[in-house]
Amino acid sequence: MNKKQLVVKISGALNLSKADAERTFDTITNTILDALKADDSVKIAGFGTYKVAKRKARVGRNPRTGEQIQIAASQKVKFLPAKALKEVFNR
Amino acid sequence: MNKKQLVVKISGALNLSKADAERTFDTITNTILDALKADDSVKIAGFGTYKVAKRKARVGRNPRTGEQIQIAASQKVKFLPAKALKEVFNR
DNA sequence: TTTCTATATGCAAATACTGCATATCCAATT
DNA sequence: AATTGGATATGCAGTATTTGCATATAGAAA
Repeated sequence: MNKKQLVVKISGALNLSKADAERTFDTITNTILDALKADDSVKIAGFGTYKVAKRKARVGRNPRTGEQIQIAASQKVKFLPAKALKEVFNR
Repeated sequence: MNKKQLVVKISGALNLSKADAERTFDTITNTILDALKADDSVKIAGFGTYKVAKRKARVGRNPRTGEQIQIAASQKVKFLPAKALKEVFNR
């Protein structure tokens, strides 16, 4: 399912126009993003937690050439599913 | 930031009541969940992809006793940040 | 108040990560 | 509706990182 299809579903479920549904969805993702940018985590009970994980610099390898390369430290958004979400997929 | 605070922000940004904002948010997460339950992935351009990852059974360990235990195969919801999302946190 | 979640622990195995080319897939514009 | 530019998936090798177990506690959320 892509964003377009998701927006159609939301628009149906909430009785909104597609444009409004998309605007709503974007507002929510942007709100989450803003919090993450501010180095805050976003905890959604029953769904999961978004947080920014810091990765240290390390030595990697180009699998094509076998050559060692230096990989810079980076940050990545992580999503940790809540207990309830895990259970949905494991019973 | 927790769900309550997120709902307040959404309600402000979209000029909705808190109850409506929460209902909207829940509808969206449920829509995503339904797709995942149907073993579909959910791709949000510019944000990321939710998918269900299957994990194999393996041998684990009770950290308290050191005893080996068998861990069953399981499934987990994974979120893969989109390129744009990664760049936000690495520049 | 009562339920949910994070944290901490040791350790084996699974998985992620890297560059890059190709193939596929989307989104937006015409 | 079709085209196209951009984004993403895949595969690869080897190492680094994560995962997940049991369980109690602390802290936060409903």
